[in-house]
Amino acid sequence: MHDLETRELRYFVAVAEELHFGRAAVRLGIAQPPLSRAIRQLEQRLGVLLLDRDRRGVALTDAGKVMLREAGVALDAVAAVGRRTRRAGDSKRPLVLVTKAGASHTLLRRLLDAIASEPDAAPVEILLCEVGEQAGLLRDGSADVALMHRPFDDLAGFDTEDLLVEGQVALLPAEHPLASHERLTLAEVSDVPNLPIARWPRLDGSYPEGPGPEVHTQSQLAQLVALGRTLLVIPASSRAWQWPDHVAVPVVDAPNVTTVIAWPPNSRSPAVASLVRSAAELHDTAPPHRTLP
Amino acid sequence: MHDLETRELRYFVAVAEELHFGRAAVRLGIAQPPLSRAIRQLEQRLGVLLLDRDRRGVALTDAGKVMLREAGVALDAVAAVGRRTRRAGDSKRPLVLVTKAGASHTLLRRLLDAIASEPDAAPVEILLCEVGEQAGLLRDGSADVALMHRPFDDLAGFDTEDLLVEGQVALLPAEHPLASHERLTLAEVSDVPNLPIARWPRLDGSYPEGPGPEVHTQSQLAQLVALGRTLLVIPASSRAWQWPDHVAVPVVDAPNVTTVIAWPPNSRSPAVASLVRSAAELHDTAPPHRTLP
DNA sequence: ACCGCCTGATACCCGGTGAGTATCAGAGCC
DNA sequence: GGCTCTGATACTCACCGGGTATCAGGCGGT
Repeated sequence: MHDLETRELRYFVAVAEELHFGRAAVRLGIAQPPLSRAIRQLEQRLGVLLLDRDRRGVALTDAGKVMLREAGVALDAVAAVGRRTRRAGDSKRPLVLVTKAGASHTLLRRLLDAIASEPDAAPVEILLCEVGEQAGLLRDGSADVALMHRPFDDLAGFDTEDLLVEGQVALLPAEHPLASHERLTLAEVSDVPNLPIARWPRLDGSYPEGPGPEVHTQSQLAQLVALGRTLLVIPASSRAWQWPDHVAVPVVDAPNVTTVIAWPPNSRSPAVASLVRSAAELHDTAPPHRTLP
Repeated sequence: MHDLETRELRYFVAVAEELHFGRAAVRLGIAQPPLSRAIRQLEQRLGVLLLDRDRRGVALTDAGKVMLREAGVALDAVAAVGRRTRRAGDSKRPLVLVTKAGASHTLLRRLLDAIASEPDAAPVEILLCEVGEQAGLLRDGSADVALMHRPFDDLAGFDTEDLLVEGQVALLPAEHPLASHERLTLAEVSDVPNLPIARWPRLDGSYPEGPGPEVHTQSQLAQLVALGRTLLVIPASSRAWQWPDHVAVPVVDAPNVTTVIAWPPNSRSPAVASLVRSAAELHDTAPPHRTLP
């Protein structure tokens, strides 16, 4: 009874995500029959039913759901082996720091300045991603460290160090009545007629119910706010990307947001450690945060 | 350029650990030539030199060291897929809780009692292991939750909840002069003639330098103390396993030890969550800890 | 220096198994 | 009842992972 192979995991994940053998086979670049056979073999090897084939579509069993989740992290881990080994191979490799496009702009700039002023620091490459993508990129070895935001991002499974605590602001279209307020509360913001809060995808990719538009990139959001179609509550430092016709108003009772630097455990290379140290020192010497300009 | 397969990872790990193709092949149950070929293919696929073969033995390159570490966690993750899926398959599966044999005995007993008194709690199976084995068992899916001890155990990559903070005691042979003291300090304990502190293996399996005997199981230790060959400083609650001819004396300036319950992130099943909740409530209602009986 | 001896690398053959093509078998749906 | 879409089955093929036999270089003992 030998171990699972990554091929089997990839096959299962494809079927579990597509819920359709044919499409999964296309996506994998193989024919459908071998795929059916592979899944069946997998099932009987594990002695567990993974899929309910009830004619007209496929559904995941409970065990299948568990396997889908576990297989995802396992495949990330395997991919990370390749990426990190390759990166360890070429010397003078840059560290890859991933962060949400538009977030923590000033902090990032100060961090890069700090690194640049250190003579022996490894070069750092910036990788910008969209909301919620950091964890995956960190897990599968595409990045070495990430800037993430508590309580928004999924920090499970990473080591972190706090860098910055800040309040949140409401971003409004300039011509909106609320834009003239000095400060706002969550209650005032959460139920504005004709200005619903935009909905972000959850960790699993689905969207919560609600009246607001579905978005998954910062630029979509910026555009929607400028058009007067939505408002949003974001960390104060994200105002860096606000448009001319945006107005930011502090939301006094919104929970604080902590910017953290995160890295995969068990992979604290000297270069990563030194970067984290630089970032932590940045925190110690940080100027007090101002929620108003 | 397809992904790595777990077979390749296992092969590499075997060679990297044995530092010898022949022995690695035996351990894998295959012949040596295919193994050589597989490693060579792996190297040229990654475009990275993993091993220095300099006639008479094999040495890991820097990239090889990275790969060995990463491959370990990846293989654990893959093994976890199988174990957890299988476990999810059979209903009424027990949760597996792993803890160091002999540690946190009373806490564990109270936890089990608390669980037993809850009508709808899943059955819990206890798995006892030796020092430092918990993390691996948790990572590879052999266990669902673990009792671990900060700052001794490697908690990287797990979610944890604190359960108990306690001081440490020195465990001495009954006939030793120090055994009559009411309390001790680290300075008194660390340099006792003819009674060196035993040495535990580090996370990588090697032993620190020093005069004390090398041990890796609790029973070895207990025996050595009873024989008057070593002393050790341990969490007060571990006194549960002390022998008749052991004497425990509080070490007033030793760092506190925190017993935590740990579980893999991303795998917070309802059963695990409920167990963690029970444990946390235990913490809230815990009687104040006494370092002396 | 010779000869074992131990290392890993090479050459070559074989068999299992993963993948392809063709086909079947239910279930919905006009 | 035919059409279509689903996934399962039957069969062949060839790739590649594994085995045996052998080579090649470095070290050590006498």
